[in-house]
Order: sequence, then C-alpha cells, then structure tokens
Amino acid sequence: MPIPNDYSTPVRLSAKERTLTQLQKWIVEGTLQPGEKLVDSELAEALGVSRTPIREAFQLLEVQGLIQTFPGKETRVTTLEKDDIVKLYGPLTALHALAAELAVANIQQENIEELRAINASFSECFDKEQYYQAMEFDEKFHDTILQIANNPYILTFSSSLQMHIRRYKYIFIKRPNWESQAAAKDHEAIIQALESRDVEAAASLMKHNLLRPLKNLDAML
Amino acid sequence: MPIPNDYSTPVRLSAKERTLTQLQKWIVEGTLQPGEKLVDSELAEALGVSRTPIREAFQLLEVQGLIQTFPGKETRVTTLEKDDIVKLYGPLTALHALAAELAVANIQQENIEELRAINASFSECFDKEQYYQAMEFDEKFHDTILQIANNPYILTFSSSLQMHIRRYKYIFIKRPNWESQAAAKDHEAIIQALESRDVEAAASLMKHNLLRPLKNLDAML
DNA sequence: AAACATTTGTCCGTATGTATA
DNA sequence: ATATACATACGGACAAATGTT
Repeated sequence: MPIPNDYSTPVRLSAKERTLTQLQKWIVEGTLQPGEKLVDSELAEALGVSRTPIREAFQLLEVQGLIQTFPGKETRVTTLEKDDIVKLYGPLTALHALAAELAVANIQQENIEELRAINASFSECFDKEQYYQAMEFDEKFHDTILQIANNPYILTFSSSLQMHIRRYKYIFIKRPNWESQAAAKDHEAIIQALESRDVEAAASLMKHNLLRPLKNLDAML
Repeated sequence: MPIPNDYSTPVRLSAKERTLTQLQKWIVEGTLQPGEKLVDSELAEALGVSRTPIREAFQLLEVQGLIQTFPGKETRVTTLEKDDIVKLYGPLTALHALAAELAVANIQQENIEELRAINASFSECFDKEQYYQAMEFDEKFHDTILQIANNPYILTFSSSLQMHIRRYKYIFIKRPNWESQAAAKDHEAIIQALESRDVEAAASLMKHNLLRPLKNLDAML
C-alpha cells in the first residue's frame, strides 16, 4: 500500500480545502450531475460552512473546468459530451510522453525499483479482480514517472486531465473494469526503456500505453 | 482581423475580474516583484475595492502559479529561478506540436489566409523595429493554430504557459528584442505543412520554431 | 412596464492562527 | 513562556443584477 505523501501537511484543513475536495469528489463521481445547478447558500448549509469557502472553492472548480459560473446569474456543473473524451487523451499522451523523455535524464536505480514494485502491485490486482485498485496503481505508476521528470507544469496539467478522465469514466462507464493485463506488460517495457536510457522508446511506449484504453472505448460507451 | 468572441459578455466587469487582470499584469510585468509580500487590505485600498475580490483573485493567481499563499500566514509573489525557464518550453512545445497535428485535420482555406495575413504583419514589425508588437503577432499566429486544433485543454494550458514565459521575459530580459526574422520563415513553412496536410512536418516545424528562442537565451540572460 | 423573488457580488466585522518581542 | 501585533479565514448582512410574474 502506498504511503500518502501529504502526511507532513497539518491535519488542520481549512474550510475552503474541505469544501473543494468534497465538491470535486461529488462532481467527478457523478453525485452532482452534469448540468446540475449549484447554489452556494444551499451547499454552505449542507457542508456546515458559510458561503465564503463555497465561493472560493467555486473559483477553483471553474478554472479546473468542473463547473461554469454565469456571473450574476447562476452556477452549474459542466456538461459532458461523450465524444469529447478523446480530446483529453491527446494532451495527456503528449505530456506523459514528454515526461518519459525527461525522466530518462533523471532516473536512478531506486526509481526503477519503485516502478517495478508499483507495477507488481498493479498486476496482482487483476488476480484479485480488484479493478478499482488496479486503476489507482496505474495512476501511481504514471505519477511516479511524472515526479521523476521533475517538471511542475507537466504535473499540474496531467493531474487536471486525469481528474476529467476519471469523471468521464464515472459518468459514462459505471463498472470499474477499465484496465487490462496488457497494461502491466506496457509498464515493464517502459521501465526497461528508462533503464537503458532510450529516449525514443520511452516516449513511444508511453504513448502506446496511454492510448490503449481508447481502443476499447467505443465498445464501452 | 478576427472579431473577439467575448463580445457577447457584458462590458460590465466585476471587481474580481478587474482585480485579477490588474494583478496578473503587475506580476507578469514585474511591477510586483518576485517574492514580494502581498497584503489583501493594502491592495484593496490601492484598487478601490474591498478585500473579498482581492482574495478571490488570489485564489486564481495561486493556481496559475503567480503567487503562493501560506495559509494563515502570508501571501507572496512566486519567485523565479532563471534556469527554470527551460521547463516551460518542454510542455509548450509538446502541446503546440500536438495542436499542429490536430489542426491539419480541421484546417480550411480561410484559416490559411488568416495565418498568412498574421505572419505578414509579424514580418512587417521588424522593418519598423516594433519588437513588442512583433511578439504579439507571434502569439496571435500560434493562438490561431490552437484555435483551429479545437481542443480546450491545449488552449488553457498553453495560455497559462505563455503567461509564465512572458513573465520570465519581463523579469530577466528587459528589452523586447526576443523575436527574429527567422521566425517568419518558420511560420511560412508551418503554413505550407498545414496546407499540404503533412502531419509530421507540421509538428516538427512547430517544435523547431518554438525552440528557436531557447538557443539565444544563454546570451541574453 | 414594474414590482418581486432569487442568486450572485461585495463589504466589513470578528475569530483564528502565526510570528516576534 | 506569555503577551502582543499582524495577516489571514470565515461569517453574516447588504447591494446589485437577473429572470419572472
């Protein structure tokens, strides 16, 4: 089990942060439906805080593209077009491929071992049919490479894209059977490319791995 | 000249928006120096609004990476490491290269003409030695291709990166001589690649064009 | 057209937390 | 260690804008 690395941050969370996290979760998981109207005073009462933290969270949710505010009028959860999910994969793939290239320059032996450990856990999840947890290990694998690449812009953008992808998955595909064992083989190939410092291969394999779910998408949607 | 598509939004700007725009400008142009402490009550008085719009603008400035808030403690303009400018160019290049690829699928004859017109204006600026305006036409050229690519995520991320690049230029390079005539030739080559729907060439030429300023950077910093 | 209801936008007072003497 | 100063976090009230009856 991965150790949460936000342990150093104080347990004390501001009302704004709690509100933001909660609303993100509700929108991504579909509790708050696409197109649903959000009234800050209602949410304030529901979450036991004043309107201020709600409005502050709204600001951030809007730049993340999860809600849309019509100034002076209303605030709504953004709608989703089923076909637009493909628009997420282009930037995601480009950024992760770049991250793989950058990671080659920075990678250490301990990184290799960590990636292998994560991928082993990922693979085990299929035997146990724990597909949701598999998804989390998959994300952890990719996040680790982003960390090694050491570029804050890639990190920020990727996590934003990842959140939207999760939302699409939750809304349009209800069952958590998104991962295939083939992905574990992809991961091992990526690790080997990093290990042998093969920039081209790392980028190319990364693209291939990320585009894999796109192939089965038509069948699932 | 394209018609700004935010004309439908009322001329009436909220205090929050005015505040945000003003603070962005001050930070990017260096009026508010890197590391400078920001006190909401002071800015509120200076801008003639209350603390609320200031705080709301702070939220957005923080996710844009222009300021950093230490909750309950203080708020400061983010510092800049001169060497970190190269970290901006990786993602920027990857996203614009992807945009060029996507634009190939969507491009129309009128787009070609618009791009040629923008590039002509860009080129003229050098004869007049209007280097600041040249930069604006250069950005307009690239923005137009992003528009044609029609991917909202690329658009958002690129504009964020662009803002940071402007900030680096303002802080570390004072003179606005960042553009070279060679860029105009790059642009024409890109246009031809788009016109002949050559995906590979479009992406490759785009990368080359964007990385050009990076070569002269050492001399300037 | 005008008054109303609803919701967002703004202001300011107070509480809480942090740093310094 | 305690007190004090200061800045931020939050709350509640009022103002402005929008849509409706």
